[in-house]
Amino acid sequence: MARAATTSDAFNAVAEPRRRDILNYLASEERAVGDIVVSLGMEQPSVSKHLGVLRRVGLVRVRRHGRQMFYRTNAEAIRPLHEWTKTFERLWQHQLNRVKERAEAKQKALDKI
Amino acid sequence: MARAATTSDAFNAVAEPRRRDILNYLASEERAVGDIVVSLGMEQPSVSKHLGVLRRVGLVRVRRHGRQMFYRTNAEAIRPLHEWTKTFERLWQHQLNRVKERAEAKQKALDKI
DNA sequence: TTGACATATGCCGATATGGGAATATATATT
DNA sequence: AATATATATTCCCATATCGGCATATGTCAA
Repeated sequence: MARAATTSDAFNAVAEPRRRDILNYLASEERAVGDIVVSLGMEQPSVSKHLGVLRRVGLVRVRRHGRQMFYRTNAEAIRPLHEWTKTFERLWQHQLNRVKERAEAKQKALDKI
Repeated sequence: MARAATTSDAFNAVAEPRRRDILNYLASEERAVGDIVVSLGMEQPSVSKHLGVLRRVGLVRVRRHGRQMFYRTNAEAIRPLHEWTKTFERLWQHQLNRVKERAEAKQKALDKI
């Protein structure tokens, strides 16, 4: 078996840097495909394909207006990622504290000299 | 060009579900490879390979003790993921509010009948 | 209807993948 | 030294990937 399909879930879809670029770009307001092409300097077919992946996993929503397709990021779909990373928040705070404590202890030891 | 290597960054490494399982398992305390194999019901070579990927992107730390290798997750490396997803937090809260508002307006309209 | 525009899709090639099985490496034990 | 244990590495295969290019689809305008 090969790697899981990018269409399988948000984690895979977001692993691609250009797709994160697109999600960032579409965060503030909806944009037409052509805008993305110009603003991010990508090939049009490439943008369409990335949008297809993002749409299939629900990370973007589309609206048609005439010939144009307006995409916007569906932040709700990013939430599970946020929740997962959040479960480690306690840990890195703990680890940072330990680093800080060691640094302070070292400084204290130096002060004694 | 193919997909970016899983060894390239945390986003790619974390796209694999079994690797997230491993990170979860190693979050609370360090564990030997054999423990992971038993607890997660995976093949030993598979676990070693996944750990290799995680180690290369800094998501886990290793310590050798005799024949055993003790791994623990390095939460600090998950932090960039957390920060990126966090930039969308404002948005999904906003979107949820809109959904809530629409629901309330609908209810209000129904109450009038 | 014909043509222009906006976007999506199909096909290709090079490459990375993850699992399985076998094997290699490193350390401990006798 | 020989063996056992714990982990890492290698090789193979089927598959999914992304980019580039060409082309198809859908919509508007004259």
